[in-house]
Amino acid sequence: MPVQARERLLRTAEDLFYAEGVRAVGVERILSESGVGRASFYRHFPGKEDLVVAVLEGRDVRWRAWLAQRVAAHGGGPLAVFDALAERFSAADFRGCAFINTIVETADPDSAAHQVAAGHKAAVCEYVRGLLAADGVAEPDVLAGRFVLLMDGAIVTALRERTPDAAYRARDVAEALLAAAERVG
Amino acid sequence: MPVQARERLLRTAEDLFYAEGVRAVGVERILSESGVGRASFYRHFPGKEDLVVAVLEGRDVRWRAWLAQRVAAHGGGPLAVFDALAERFSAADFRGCAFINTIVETADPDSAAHQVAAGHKAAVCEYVRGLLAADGVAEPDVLAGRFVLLMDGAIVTALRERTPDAAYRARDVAEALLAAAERVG
DNA sequence: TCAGAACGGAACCGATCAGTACCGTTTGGA
DNA sequence: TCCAAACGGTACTGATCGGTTCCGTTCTGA
Repeated sequence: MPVQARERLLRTAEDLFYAEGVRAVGVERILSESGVGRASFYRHFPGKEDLVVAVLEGRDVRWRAWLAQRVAAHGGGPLAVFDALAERFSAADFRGCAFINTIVETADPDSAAHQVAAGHKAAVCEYVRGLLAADGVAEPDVLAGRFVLLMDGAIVTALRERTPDAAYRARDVAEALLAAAERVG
Repeated sequence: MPVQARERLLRTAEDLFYAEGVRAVGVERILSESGVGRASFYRHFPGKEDLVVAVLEGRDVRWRAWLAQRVAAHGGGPLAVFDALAERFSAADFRGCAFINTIVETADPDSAAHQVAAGHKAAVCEYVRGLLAADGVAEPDVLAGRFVLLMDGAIVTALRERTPDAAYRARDVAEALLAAAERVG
């Protein structure tokens, strides 16, 4: 059984949106590169906006699963998130964070795409908080907020400099924060 | 004498590009909101792309002048850059960093707009390095890179959270870095 | 005063945008 | 075997995209 049309649309759209931006990629491009017919597209999605949301929702789940896996591979400590980021930054197709990009590109903060992006960041922050709590940090919420700020800063910097160096720069700062943090017990 | 057409184009385009994104704003919008005729626009700029570059170049100069002024108003120390950011984040029309936004929106890293954005960040980094050197930090280059990463992280976070809190979060981290930094003499 | 630059407005270009409607074919389950 | 759902392809809509051309007016400096 060949891959269903809906799945092909989601995969093609995700690649194109991430590489060139949501606004820069027209429905026509997605159809021709996925081989899906125009009518089939509108049978699966009411419109382009709904495709964007579906793509982001799928990416949110997969990205966080990937992060958890890579963090485990790097020892499971809180600082491992920056090792995971360094891996991402080295990828040839790295184009920043799809959710930050969506927030930047979609000016309207009430749009559905914006909500998904905000939800993704909240989930990542919660995940980092768990890593810090497991590490015995006394105030994991405060430090998690600073870690996520460092992560976003590293992502934006890496996009600009086109080198994974920013991940290690952020990691050094995070390491200092972690060393200075108070512990429970 | 009324404001010249070129100046009106630049001001209108800067406002619209920043508020809604370069790609989201068509030439038509800029013309109608600025009151400039279509022909006049193409007399001043070869095309939309050139207008984008001119807008960014002007913003680069003005933004850095504004930063230096606000840093001075906040005591002139390296940490004052985060107080300046907090001011920006509180503005009703805050929509992140126009240069980060341009890099995100313009996928092509070889585009002129990308180059201007990269140049802006390099200039800001050099400015921060000067502040750190004046403060007696032993390795101002290293710390400047971390400060700029924190600034970009704060900007992106503030755009997402829609509150100036990220500026103070970044400031706290920077303060810890500054306190731990070695000094000359 | 007068020539020429600068200007605003409008008509027009081909290309592309998101979205709709209808076509004939392929496919999977009863 | 047969029916219906899912499908790919094509033609079309009105709107908008960036850009060109011409025309008549306004403004300015010599």
